[in-house]
Amino acid sequence: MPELPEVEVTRRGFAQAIAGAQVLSMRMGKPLRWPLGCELHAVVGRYVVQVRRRGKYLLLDLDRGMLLVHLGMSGSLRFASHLPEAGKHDHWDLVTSCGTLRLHDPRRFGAVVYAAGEGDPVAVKLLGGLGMEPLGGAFAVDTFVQGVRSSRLPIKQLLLAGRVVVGVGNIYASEALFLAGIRPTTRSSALTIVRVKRLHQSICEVLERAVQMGGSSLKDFSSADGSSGHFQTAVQVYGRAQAPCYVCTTPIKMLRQGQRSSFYCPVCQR
DNA sequence: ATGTAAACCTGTGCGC
DNA sequence: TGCGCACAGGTTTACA
Repeated sequence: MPELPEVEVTRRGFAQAIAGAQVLSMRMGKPLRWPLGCELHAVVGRYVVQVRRRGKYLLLDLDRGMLLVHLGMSGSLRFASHLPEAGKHDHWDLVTSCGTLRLHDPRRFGAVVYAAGEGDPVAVKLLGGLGMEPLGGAFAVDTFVQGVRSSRLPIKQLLLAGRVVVGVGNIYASEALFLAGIRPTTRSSALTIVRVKRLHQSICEVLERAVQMGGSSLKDFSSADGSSGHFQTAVQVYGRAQAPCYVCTTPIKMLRQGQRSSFYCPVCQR
């Protein structure tokens, strides 16, 4: 479910409210993607300093150590002063003096991992190989152009890999490629500099717009305050196989790339 | 080194 | 109504 926009919308939904709070207790449900990696007493009693985001990870900085939270495919976070009793898919509660942060994740591809700091081996393993942040001014065009043109992967799969730029998942990869007029199957190294620059711009536009609209709520995404996003109403190609292209009315095509579905317009994208 | 496929787990929707 | 299958927003791991 969650790509960068959904994670960022989630972060904004509780970052201010939880900053400065003291952790009163923590509850773990069924196992997630990775083990927590610490005892409860390493977290209980600590203070939440701030909440950052790196790619699709949320980083909860504590006054000692940090928690890395990933929403996987089906995860969502809620933060409220009073939450109902934990349901069967609620697998993590962080009870603080300002409210409870709860991870709801039916498929359990998500994770909550403790790291002593940025240099902790587990943090390096999870965050170390990540590419540039597409939002916030750190997304260098020249670095992007070089990264794209040095790979022989199909451009769609390169975007998903997160080595050059992070946060672009299956929905927004298809959307950005449509905006840029590039077929998902195009070999990255075959793209001209001009076309890669256009893709850079498209990625920025799609992600910024999605954040503004509160993310996509295709299945069950909701932000930390429980509200849902609206970007799905602005989707141009994702999930629209055989439906007419909004630009040229040609039926949208779907194909499989690396076990993932890609959507594109055979006329608008070359 | 790179690229491809399977794996993790649960729910939902569809054809029969 | 039930059963089996395909598919779902992500990422790591093993293997060609």
